[in-house]
Amino acid sequence: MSSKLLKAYFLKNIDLTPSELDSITYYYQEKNVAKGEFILRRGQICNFEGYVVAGCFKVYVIDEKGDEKILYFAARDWWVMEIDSFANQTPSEIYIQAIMDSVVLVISKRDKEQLFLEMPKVERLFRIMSQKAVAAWQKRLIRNHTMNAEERYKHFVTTYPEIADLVTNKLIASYLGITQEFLSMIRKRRAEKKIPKT
Amino acid sequence: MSSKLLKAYFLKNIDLTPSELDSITYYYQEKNVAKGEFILRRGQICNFEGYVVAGCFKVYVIDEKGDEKILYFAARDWWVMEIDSFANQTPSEIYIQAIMDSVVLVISKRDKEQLFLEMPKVERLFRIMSQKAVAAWQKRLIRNHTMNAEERYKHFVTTYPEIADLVTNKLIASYLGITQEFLSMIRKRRAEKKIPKT
DNA sequence: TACTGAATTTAAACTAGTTTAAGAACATTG
DNA sequence: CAATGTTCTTAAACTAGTTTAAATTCAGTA
Repeated sequence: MSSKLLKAYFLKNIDLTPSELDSITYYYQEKNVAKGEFILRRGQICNFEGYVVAGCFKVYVIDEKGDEKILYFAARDWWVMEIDSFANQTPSEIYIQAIMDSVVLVISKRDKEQLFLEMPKVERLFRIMSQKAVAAWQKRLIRNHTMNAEERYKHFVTTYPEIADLVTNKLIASYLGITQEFLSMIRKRRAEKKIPKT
Repeated sequence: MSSKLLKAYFLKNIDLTPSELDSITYYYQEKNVAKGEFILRRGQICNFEGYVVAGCFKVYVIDEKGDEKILYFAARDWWVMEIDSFANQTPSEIYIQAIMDSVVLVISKRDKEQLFLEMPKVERLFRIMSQKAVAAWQKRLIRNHTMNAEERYKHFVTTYPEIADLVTNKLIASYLGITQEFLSMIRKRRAEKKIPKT
């Protein structure tokens, strides 16, 4: 069952009995998403919160020039949603698209509210998860402000090796906030350094 | 009483009776902080969560070169803390320093946990607040990835005019991720544009 | 296997933003 | 009010990263 992974995730954040875990994951529905399919587009209201079980999504915006800017990748064991749109039912600024065949467990806004009513303890779980997300975004900004492109690339491939293997360099460049051409130069430089004497 | 502002803040996020509000704000203690004083330094564990009533703080890291990089300013009606350090009792990466005489309402970790036990409803309040913070950090990253320095400056002064008035250009430059010299050029350019014919 | 389109690389010309250095304008304090 | 330190500005030389364009490699498909 794919909810096993989700249960393990929840247990990392808060103590729950097996039956509590069952009650919670009961609200989540498995959804298969084919490569290239969008689960959210700009302007839509995000009515789901998703936990990725398999595959990978790209979460991005499109700027005035028409270029896509990747906010993050959501692979196995990551969450995908537009938090502001989901919480406040406002139109989404972002797109979420599967970059390969994927599986997500989703919960609707209505069901999540129902879940909070049924099990107040879950409110704590999501408070803790949100706090962690805040800390993670803050650290991301610090990296952007203190590291240059090569250092950011190094950090990315060492911190998220599985994701780095899954996605193209073009997408990694977008995530890092640089062009794919410049990333290509960085990779060349690094490859040359690594191979010592010929 | 300075808790009036805090109560108004809470009411924006969740419905609470006057007596519930009293019970919550009862846990917060007023603290005066003189200009230049640190309420958190790198390496310390952040044992408070603070709500700014007056004055302004800078929240920043220091990079290897010794330059300070400002994450954000916390003026009246903002929160100051190192969320990761507070939640997980890990050493802080950041500094928090008053840039003018300030007043904060602070709650300790122990008291906050006590408050959650006493009033489970508060857990919801802080879940919602954290979610908003996630959305805000996400939008900040989008701006950094899609706007150039001049656009970011414009956004800053129009979105936070009170803060822009309070802090020096040097600090604004650090917040925007540029040098003060370049900000000076941007300001000159804008001033020239604004004043039409001579 | 050949074809097509996308990802990747390379390289040259370019630009947004940095660095360095120095002077001018402000504050703060003895 | 003179002195000292800090912020702000200016400008020239510089560099990290972009743009443009073309060649190369790769992957999917007829």
